[in-house]
Amino acid sequence: MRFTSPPNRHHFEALVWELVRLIPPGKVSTYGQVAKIILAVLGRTGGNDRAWGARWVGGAMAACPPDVPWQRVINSQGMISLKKGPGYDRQKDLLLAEGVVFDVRDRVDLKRFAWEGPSQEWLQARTPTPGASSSG
DNA sequence: TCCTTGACTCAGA
DNA sequence: CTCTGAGCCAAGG
Repeated sequence: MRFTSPPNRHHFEALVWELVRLIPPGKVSTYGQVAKIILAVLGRTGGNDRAWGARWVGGAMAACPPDVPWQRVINSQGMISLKKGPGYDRQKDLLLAEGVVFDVRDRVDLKRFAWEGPSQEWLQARTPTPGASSSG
């Protein structure tokens, strides 16, 4: 199930998976964070796109290949967005195995475990804009 | 065909 | 901080 369809669904999902693969063990990112980055790469930095993009990321995660560390993507509140059940426990267990700590409210401290994001090189390599100017 | 259900986030009280 | 509402599309019974 997925809400709406991103501008370039295949490209979008491919970028999402590629980006998520960059998240190191013990770190987590959020749907909004991933969405923001991907949308920026796609040239869509609109307001609603961010919120909707998050759902698109969720949709992409729902169909991600096995080599994607989907567990490292959680919601903006630092909580597992999956419904309580095997999937939820699975994600939590995977994150716990990586050293991610959960609060008594099952929340992850994003201040501590949030992924800083991809390298500038990665972004520049994906961004269609030439970005001629360069600064130290 | 109609109704319910989804891997979300921001803003207001 | 916690709870609630809006945004808007597609699949299944």
